[in-house]
Amino acid sequence: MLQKLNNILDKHKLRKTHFRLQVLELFVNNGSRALSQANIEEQLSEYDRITLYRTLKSFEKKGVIHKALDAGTEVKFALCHDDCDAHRHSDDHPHFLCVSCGHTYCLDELDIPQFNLPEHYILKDVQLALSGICDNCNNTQSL
Amino acid sequence: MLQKLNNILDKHKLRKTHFRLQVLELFVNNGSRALSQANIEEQLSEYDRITLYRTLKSFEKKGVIHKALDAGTEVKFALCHDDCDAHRHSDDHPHFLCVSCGHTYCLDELDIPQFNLPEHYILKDVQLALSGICDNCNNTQSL
DNA sequence: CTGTGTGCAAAGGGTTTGCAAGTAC
DNA sequence: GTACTTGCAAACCCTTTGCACACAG
Repeated sequence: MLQKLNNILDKHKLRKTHFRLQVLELFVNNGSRALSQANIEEQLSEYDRITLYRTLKSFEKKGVIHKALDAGTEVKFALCHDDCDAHRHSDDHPHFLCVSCGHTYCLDELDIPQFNLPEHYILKDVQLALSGICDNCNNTQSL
Repeated sequence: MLQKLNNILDKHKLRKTHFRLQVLELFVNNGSRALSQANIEEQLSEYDRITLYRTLKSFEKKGVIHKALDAGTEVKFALCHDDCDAHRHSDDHPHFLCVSCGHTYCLDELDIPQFNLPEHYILKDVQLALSGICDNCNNTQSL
């Protein structure tokens, strides 16, 4: 695990400090789920909030994580996939908020449909925030 | 104009104060465009910011205006159409942010397409924020 | 007259900045 | 050794709350 974390930081030209490894580990452990700053703080035993702000900012700037805007009001962050880099819009995919468990999932594979805009409008970007029940909560409920 | 503004406030059971008429007039004058609190403050000669917060909150609660979430980070508000009332999700339509002029437009008529979610996900709600160039900016550029 | 709205002051919460000490490379 | 990172304190928003006075109905 430590090797994996080190690789990620190396790849994005970030110094491998104790705190960064801690935060990065949380993201890796949480798989495809996006984390709010509150989520992260819950999982850290001891931390300085200001340093966490700066850590998230540097991770985002270097393309390690991206903002995952969902249907809620909280800002969340999720790990970028291997093909993300800081110069691409890595947060350009839809996100799904489960209203039952509160988790946010990245939907990288989802096709973004065409829209019929009013005449003379030029569409450049689409931000999609879906919400509902995730597979995990759906299965639990139906048992 | 004053008559029109009075009617709107009457209809939503809001007392007709000087300040509310001032703010409401801005929304009516701005047509289909959404306004941020900063936009509103720019256009008011003199105002108390706290009162403005409370005014917007009461307008929203009574269904005079709705939050218009767009692709940007600022919260904006737009006039509800005549068929909006406080008990319906009047902000449930997509919004379009023009990256050229910064204006946000309500797209009430836009069809919301179907999505192919991963298996066992249940979709309950779709929030769409589009961005690009609006008709007005598009025409200006091409002259 | 009664209840609501307004304006000021103060408090609250989240985020950013400044700076000295510590750490990666 | 040098440049970057951390942690603390303080500053900075933006927003909400409390309260006395003003005003609409």
